[in-house]
Amino acid sequence: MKRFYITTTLPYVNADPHVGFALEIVQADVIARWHAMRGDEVFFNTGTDEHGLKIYRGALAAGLNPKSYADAHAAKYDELKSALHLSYNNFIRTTDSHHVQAAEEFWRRCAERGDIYKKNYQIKYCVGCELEKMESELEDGRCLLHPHLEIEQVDEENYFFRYSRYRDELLEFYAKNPEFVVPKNRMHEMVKFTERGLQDFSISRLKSKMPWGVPVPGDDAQVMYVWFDALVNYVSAIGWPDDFKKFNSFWPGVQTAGKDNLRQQASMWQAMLLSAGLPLSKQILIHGFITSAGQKISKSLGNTISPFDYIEEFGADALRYYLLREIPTLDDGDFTHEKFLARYNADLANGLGNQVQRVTAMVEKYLDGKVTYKFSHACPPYAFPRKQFAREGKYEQEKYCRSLTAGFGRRGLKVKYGGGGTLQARVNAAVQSYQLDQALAAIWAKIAECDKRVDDEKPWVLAKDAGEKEHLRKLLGGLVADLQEIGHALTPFLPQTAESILKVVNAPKIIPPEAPLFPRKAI
RNA sequence: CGCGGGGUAGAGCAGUAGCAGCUCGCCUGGCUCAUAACCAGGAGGUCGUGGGUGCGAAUCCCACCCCCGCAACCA
Repeated sequence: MKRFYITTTLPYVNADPHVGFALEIVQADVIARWHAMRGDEVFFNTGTDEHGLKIYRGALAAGLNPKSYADAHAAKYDELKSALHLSYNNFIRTTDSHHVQAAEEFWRRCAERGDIYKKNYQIKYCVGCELEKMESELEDGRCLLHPHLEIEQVDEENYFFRYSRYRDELLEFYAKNPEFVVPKNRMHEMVKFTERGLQDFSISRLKSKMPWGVPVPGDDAQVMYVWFDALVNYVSAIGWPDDFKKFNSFWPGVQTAGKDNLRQQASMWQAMLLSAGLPLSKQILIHGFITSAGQKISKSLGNTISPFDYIEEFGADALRYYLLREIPTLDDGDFTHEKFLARYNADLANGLGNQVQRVTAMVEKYLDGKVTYKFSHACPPYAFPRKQFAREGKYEQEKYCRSLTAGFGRRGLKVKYGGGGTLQARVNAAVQSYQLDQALAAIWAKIAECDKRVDDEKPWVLAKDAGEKEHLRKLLGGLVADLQEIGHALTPFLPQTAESILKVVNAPKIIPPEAPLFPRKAI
C-alpha cells in the first residue's frame, strides 16, 4: 500500500479563518480524499502558527497571555474541519511541546552543519507584516499594507541562517525535478530567483524584546524567529525527530501554499532541509489568490469573505464546489456573491440537484422505485481498504476510510463504466495534474449528457406505451447507474452530497431525496 | 535594460498559422419526468495598438500601450 502525506501551510492565528485559507485546505482535502479512495494510507496535516511578535502584542492588547490568546484562535481554525467536512487527521500547533522540541533539534542540526552564525542585524520592520521592509516598499516611511503602524528600526545581534550556501544545490535539485513546484511558471520564477543568488536570513530575535518564541538552544537571550520554527512543523507533524518509522514512511510529502509563500516553501524551507540533512519535499503546489470583483481582499477595504457565512446559508459542499470549480486550482480567481449564486443555481440546483430529482422521480413513478440494471464493472476492492487497515491495527486510518465510504454499501459501490475513457478516468487524470476545476467540469459534462438523453428519449412518452416497458427500464436503469458513477466521482470533492446521492440511488426502492439537494435560491 | 504572468462576446476563460470557440448571463422556440428546472436555436467579438512575414495570423517577428504578481522571508 502506498503512503501519501499532504500538508497545508499553517495559518498565522492573529485573525479568523478567511476564504483564502478555506481554498487552500479544501484543495488539499480533495487531494487527500482522492488518494484515500485509491487505497493509499493518507496523512493529512494542517494546524496553526502561533509564535511571533504579532501574536505577542495581540495577546498583550487583549490582556491575555499569549498561549490563551492563541488557544482561542486555534479553536476557530479547527472549527473549519466540521464546517467544511475536512478529512485532515492531524492538527498541529507550533506551541505543541513535541513541535517545540523538534524545532530545537532542527536548529541544532543546522548549527552542527555550520549554517548558523551571529551577526548584527539592522532593518526597518513592519509589525503588521512581521516582515523586513526595503526602502522601495515604503511610502512616506510607512508600510503600504499597514500605514497605520509605525515602522520599527531593529538593530540587534541575531542568528543568521547560511542560506547563500545552498544556491547551487537548490538549482541542481530544481533541474532534476522540474515538477517540484507546480504550476510551471512558479517553478520558473523560483529558478530565476535562485540564480540571482541567495542572501542569508535572520532566524532569531532578542528574547528581551520578544519572548514569545521557541528558545534558541544554548542561548537564553534569543528565541527563534517565527518562520524558522513554523516551517519545521511539516516534519514534526509526522514524528520527526523521535518517531523515525513514521517519519520515514510519510516523508517526503506534498505541500500546498499560496503564491505569497512560494519562497518560504520552495526555497528557504528546502535549504533548511538540506542543512539538516533531510530529504527535500516531494512537491509544492502553489495556488493563487482570491479577489473579490477583481479587488484584493483586505480588512481595510472591508471586503473580506467569511467561509462560515456561506456554509451557513448554502452548506459546506456549495462552498467547496465554488472554491474548487470557479477558482482555477493553481491560479488566481474571483469570489463575489453574484458569482456564487450563479454557480450555485446553474450547477448545483439546476444541474446536479435537478438531475437527481428528475431521475429518481421517474423511477418511482414509472417503475415503482425498482430498477434492474447490469453493472459492467464493480468499483475495485482496493478502493475500500478499510478492512485491511483494521487487520493492521491502523484504526485511525480505518475510521477515516469508513467516513469516506459511508453510504457505499457493504460490498462497495458498483459503478457502471462506459466504454473508452470513463468519467472516473477523466477525473483521475485531472486530479493527478492538479486541475481540480477540470475534474469537476468533466463530471458536469456527464450531467449535461444525462439531461440531454432524458430529453431525447422522452421517458414520459415511453411510460404510456406498454410495449416500451423494456426500453424504459433500460433507459432509467442507465440513468441511475450514471448517477452512481457521478456520485462516486464526486466523493472527494463534495463528500456529503456524494453520500446523499449514493444513498438514494443504492436504496432497494428508489425515491427522490426527502429534500432537494440544493434548493434553488432567488437572486 | 531587475524577474515573471496577462490583455479574445456583458462576465469568466479555451484556442500557437487553415471558416473565432466554451461556460454563465440575455432573447426566441420546444418539452412537461424534474427544483420556473431540462433541450434546441439565436443575438453579441475591429482577438490591447501599429507595422512586418505568409496564399492565409488571435496564433510567428518587430515596436508600443495597458493591467497584475514578485523584487529576500504579508492571506
